[in-house]
Amino acid sequence: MTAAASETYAEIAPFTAISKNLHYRVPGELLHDVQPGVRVLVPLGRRETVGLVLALQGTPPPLEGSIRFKSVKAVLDPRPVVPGDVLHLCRWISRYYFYPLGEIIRSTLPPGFQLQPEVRYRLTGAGKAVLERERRGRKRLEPWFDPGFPETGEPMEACPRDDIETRAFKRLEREGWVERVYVWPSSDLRQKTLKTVRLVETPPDDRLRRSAHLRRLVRLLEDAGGALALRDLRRSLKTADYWARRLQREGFVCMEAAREIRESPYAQTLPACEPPALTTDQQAVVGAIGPFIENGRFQPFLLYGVTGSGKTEIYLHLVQRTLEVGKTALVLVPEIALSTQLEALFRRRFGSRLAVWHSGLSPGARDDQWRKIVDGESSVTLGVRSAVFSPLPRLGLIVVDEEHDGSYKQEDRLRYHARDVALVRARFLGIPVLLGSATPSLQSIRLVHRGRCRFLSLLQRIEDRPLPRIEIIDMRRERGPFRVLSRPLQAAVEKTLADGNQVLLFLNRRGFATFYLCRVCGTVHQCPHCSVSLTYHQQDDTLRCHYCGYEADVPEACPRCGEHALIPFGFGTERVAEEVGKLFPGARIARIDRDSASHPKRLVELLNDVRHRRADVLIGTQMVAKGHDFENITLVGVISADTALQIADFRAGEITVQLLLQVAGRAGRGDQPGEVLVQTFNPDHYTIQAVRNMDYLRFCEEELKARESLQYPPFTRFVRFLLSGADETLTREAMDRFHAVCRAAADELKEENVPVALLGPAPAPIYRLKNRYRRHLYGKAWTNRHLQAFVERVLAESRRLSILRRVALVVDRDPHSGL
DNA sequence: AGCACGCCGACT
DNA sequence: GTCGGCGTGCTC
Repeated sequence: MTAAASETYAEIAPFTAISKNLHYRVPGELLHDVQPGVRVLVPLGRRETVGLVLALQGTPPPLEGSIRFKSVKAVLDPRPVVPGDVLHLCRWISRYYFYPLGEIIRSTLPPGFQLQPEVRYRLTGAGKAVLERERRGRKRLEPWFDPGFPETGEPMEACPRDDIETRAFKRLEREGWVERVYVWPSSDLRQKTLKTVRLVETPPDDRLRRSAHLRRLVRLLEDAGGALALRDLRRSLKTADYWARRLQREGFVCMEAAREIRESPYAQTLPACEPPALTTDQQAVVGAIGPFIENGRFQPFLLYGVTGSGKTEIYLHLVQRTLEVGKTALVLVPEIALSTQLEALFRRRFGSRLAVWHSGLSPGARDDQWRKIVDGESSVTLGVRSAVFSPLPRLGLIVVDEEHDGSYKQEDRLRYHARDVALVRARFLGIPVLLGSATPSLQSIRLVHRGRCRFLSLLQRIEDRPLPRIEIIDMRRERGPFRVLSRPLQAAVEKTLADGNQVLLFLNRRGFATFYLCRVCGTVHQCPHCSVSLTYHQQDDTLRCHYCGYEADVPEACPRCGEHALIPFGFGTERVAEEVGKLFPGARIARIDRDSASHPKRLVELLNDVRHRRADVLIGTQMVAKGHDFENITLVGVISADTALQIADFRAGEITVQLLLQVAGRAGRGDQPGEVLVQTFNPDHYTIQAVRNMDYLRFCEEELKARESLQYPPFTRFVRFLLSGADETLTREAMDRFHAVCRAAADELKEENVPVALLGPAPAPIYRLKNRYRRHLYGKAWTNRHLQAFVERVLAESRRLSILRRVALVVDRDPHSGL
């Protein structure tokens, strides 16, 4: 050992928008606690921030200029909160999606672990003197510091509530009257304890005789087998707290406090039952994947299973198998609507070994579920998009259900695609990943073509139930005034109801009318903050913007010409509900869309109404189109197949067919065959024909050919740059400059045999959103590597564009929405 | 992202 | 003269 003390440095990703990792000295006393994957508190400039330790090193990187290394201030976790493989994944995501690593890591953590220190201002000795003596100074301090406040010895602190107060404090700080301190936020929702009362000894009769409440309490405990949660006791006995404490003093009961794990509040319970035997087809699928789970080898599988073919049972079997070999499993599902049913199935099979992860969980429940996973108390995670970061140790299998679903793509901040991230995570870990769908994405089908993914299929519905019969209704042939329900659809509904079956009517548009028009001057009512028309909602008689949430009363007269000639145009689910109510006065209607099911709890109630046949006609948007299993729905009516086609995107065809086939799949899932009627003004459109033929794979082959000839994804790769700013001219100018940078980068790369094409720039389809003007530009490359090189160059060059600081730039790799 | 610095116009 | 606006650069 030499005399020179060896130092340890930690590489840290701060939880802020900094794109660089920073290095800090680790003081001796923290040496044992600082390890990769734990959160630490570090000084950053004049601030303090939380960051994650990425690595430890003996030699620090050379620093430029006079920058000195600062030291880690505190360690926040006793054990790593981000497992090594997730950390590795985050690093990859940061590079691939061009997003700061620290922010990615932070967003993988549950709410209780995302906290940052709070800034407070503490009165200094000088400040106190001023407060006591000077009239002028007192005026400036008094809004926050009371001179008459009793001396408790505690330093007086205050925190600014807005920008103006922050400025005021900064001035006080310059005077030396207050100083800045950082405190840890006190909101402690991180743990919940469950108090349990346990009966030690039944009190003697003469003791019991004296109080009815006491007798009741003892009785409740005995009935519950000797112990009961205080919370439950309270529900049956208002004085439970008093008696429990009193009996505790007398030694008849004891109180136990245990950490409670908050669970998903909407889980349905199903009666226990034996797992059903697999069909031959299902066995073949399980047999193909099983060995990869056991041997731990990377392999993507695409499971093409028509709706109702029993994919879920395969997932359950494979997960079971994964657990049997001592590994854990991750199952991704699209957004909540369908997950409650799936959750119940998983809960029945895996009980407390299941952790769930979806938007219906409270922040506290999120913390608990997450902890359960890290601590290894649960071994299966069932969750939505962000569960792809689930910190499961010994992960052995990833399932992505309905892999084509658009909700796997996050459309704000970090714009990642959970299916793609799942594939990368599986590759890093060397484990199989199963993508399941009745309507796989073209991207996944291409993976199969290229030999990167194994194709498995289930072509029969379970119990040989027939696929529904599909009929296309040409709305151009409907005579007379416009009707929401065509004659054939109306007749079919009538017959279905008469037979005592249920109907699903699908329309991918909520509200009553899509816009309000003045018949005199032609004005369409627009959102004052966005360049979209307002939707009329009859439910509460308002006009609403579906993009920013703006709400207004319906005006009496046209705001432009003053005429009383406003009429609603277009129709949404509310209007369909009204029409059905008029046509079938006796029918019980359940409307399910984001308005009627504003809360997850309400959604579950509505779904249960349908499931338990308390409703005859279900009218809904996307929410009901996917995944649900309603046994008694025999008729599905698509009110307008044309809405999805209007998407201005090369994927419109793919999305339309997927959506329509998914909806069609809701019909005939019980023992009666199903029928599907599709209303459209474009009956000859190739997507509608594909739906009529119910031949999804053939549609894909044709669509892939078209994509190839047009050089669209999945044959090429896109990146979308979206610029937005409050000032229209400034935003346009920023885009001009940015475009120039892109052009230069593309020209340079062309010289290096890296071809990149630019599309645009153009105003974004929603030109104004939440008061910001938006323009976008697409870059196209033929390989991922080329796209990476292009975007890296563009971003490096555009850092020098000062105008970009005054607008917001979003980089959306593999964009799915062009809005 | 914050936060500081530094440079300008407009007020007590 | 300062206050506050915004432009610019940096954070180990």
